[in-house]
Amino acid sequence: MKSPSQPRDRGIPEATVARLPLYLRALHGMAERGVATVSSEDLAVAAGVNSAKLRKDLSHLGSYGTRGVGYEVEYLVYQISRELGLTQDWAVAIVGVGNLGRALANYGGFASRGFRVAALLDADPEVVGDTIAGLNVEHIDELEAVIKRRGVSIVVLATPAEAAQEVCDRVIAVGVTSILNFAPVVLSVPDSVDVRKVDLSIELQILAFHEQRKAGGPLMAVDSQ
Amino acid sequence: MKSPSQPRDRGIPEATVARLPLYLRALHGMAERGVATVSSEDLAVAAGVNSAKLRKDLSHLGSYGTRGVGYEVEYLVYQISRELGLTQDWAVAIVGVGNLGRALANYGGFASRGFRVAALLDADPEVVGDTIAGLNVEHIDELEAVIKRRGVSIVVLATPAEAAQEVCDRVIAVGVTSILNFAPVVLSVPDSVDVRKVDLSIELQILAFHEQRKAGGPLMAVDSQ
DNA sequence: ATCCCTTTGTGAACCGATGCACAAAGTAAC
DNA sequence: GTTACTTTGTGCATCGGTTCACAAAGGGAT
Repeated sequence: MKSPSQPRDRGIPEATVARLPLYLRALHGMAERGVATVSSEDLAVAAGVNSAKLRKDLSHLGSYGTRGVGYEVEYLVYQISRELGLTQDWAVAIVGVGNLGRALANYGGFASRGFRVAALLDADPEVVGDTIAGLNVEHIDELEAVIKRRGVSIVVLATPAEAAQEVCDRVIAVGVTSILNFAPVVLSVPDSVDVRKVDLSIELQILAFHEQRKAGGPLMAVDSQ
Repeated sequence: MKSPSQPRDRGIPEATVARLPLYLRALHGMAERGVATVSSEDLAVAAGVNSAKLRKDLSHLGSYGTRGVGYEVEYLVYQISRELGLTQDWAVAIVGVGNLGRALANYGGFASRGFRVAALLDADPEVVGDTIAGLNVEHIDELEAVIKRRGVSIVVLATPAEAAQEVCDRVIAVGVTSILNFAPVVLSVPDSVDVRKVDLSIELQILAFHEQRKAGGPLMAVDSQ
């Protein structure tokens, strides 16, 4: 006999981890609407996945459902939050305060639930000293000092492509191991560092590929009427 | 002499499609530096993948390499571009000109290689009429007319979450089948429509998960009692 | 307590993607 | 032409992830 509902398996599949935030968002919406319990079927629809996948995903965290009933919304929110590490406060630094950096600094989704923009940095003397989203923009020379002083553990790179690798090396040197990279370059980092990449241009190209195929295959190329 | 290198298999794996833009970027860099040919090994390193995977990916397009030599850079650029549909011009509309929409409108990576921002739309009368990145911001009421008139085939959603589904429905109704969604919602669309999602908050949460795991080490798991 | 109904949790088949390892195909030198 | 060397293209084993389908587990009614 096993003790039920322990987070038993520490090795949660990567694909599952990537979907947990999706479930969490759907659950938050339900909690706000006063929903107390939810079936895997309903939650799956809200999150845009199939229900068997959802159940298997949740089963990796533990056995948090009740057969014949479903999942208790508040409880599940808590369990997923804890698993994702959102019960603690993460200090994030945004490096590069161009158009994108500004947009990120002002993005509400950052501030909510566990993440706090703790620093903005840039190399351009023109913007250093400006206040954006209530934060003072600091000079990139201060990078290491700021990261240590504010306990930054996640760095968002919104610099030009040329600068990204250098900034990356510097933040790794002071112990940062989680990086979200918006610059269109392949960063080279030690295995111990996690890099996630968001690349707008790549997403567009993937869409173009499928669009072209739908349009009639590579044979019709021209004709834009 | 046979005609080698026909794009034989029309069914290119999704995972391969997602990496082609990466190869393309690396190849462009090499072309600019005057490199004429490249081995799978070198290109793989530049793109951050392993060389067997790269060769298998390229083999889906056709047999464009020369054994003992490698791949001709210019030729491969052309073949990948063509396969991705970048030899034609794609008109993109950005809906929602908040911080993010502005950043996207000004993002150079859009304009380059095949993509052209053809329209900016917003619901806020305050920004309608403004000029951003050389484009006039039009009112969302004009959405359908603008899409048809300018031949827009890819729509970028940078609206608030609440507005995304409605805009999505409207653009689909006028025939758009490729959508890049930045709003933090699960869009519901017919199967015939491609939606790609970019979600900053999800990326951060995935990083937090791994960061938490690293921080506590494999032992921190509170252990089962 | 028993029966019926609902929904979870998961074994097992399946499917696509990865990576090894090597034969095939080319170049270069003599 | 022959030999030595390089690098591609791919067969095959493997792996992680998805989906199906169902037994097990709970609730509620009688």
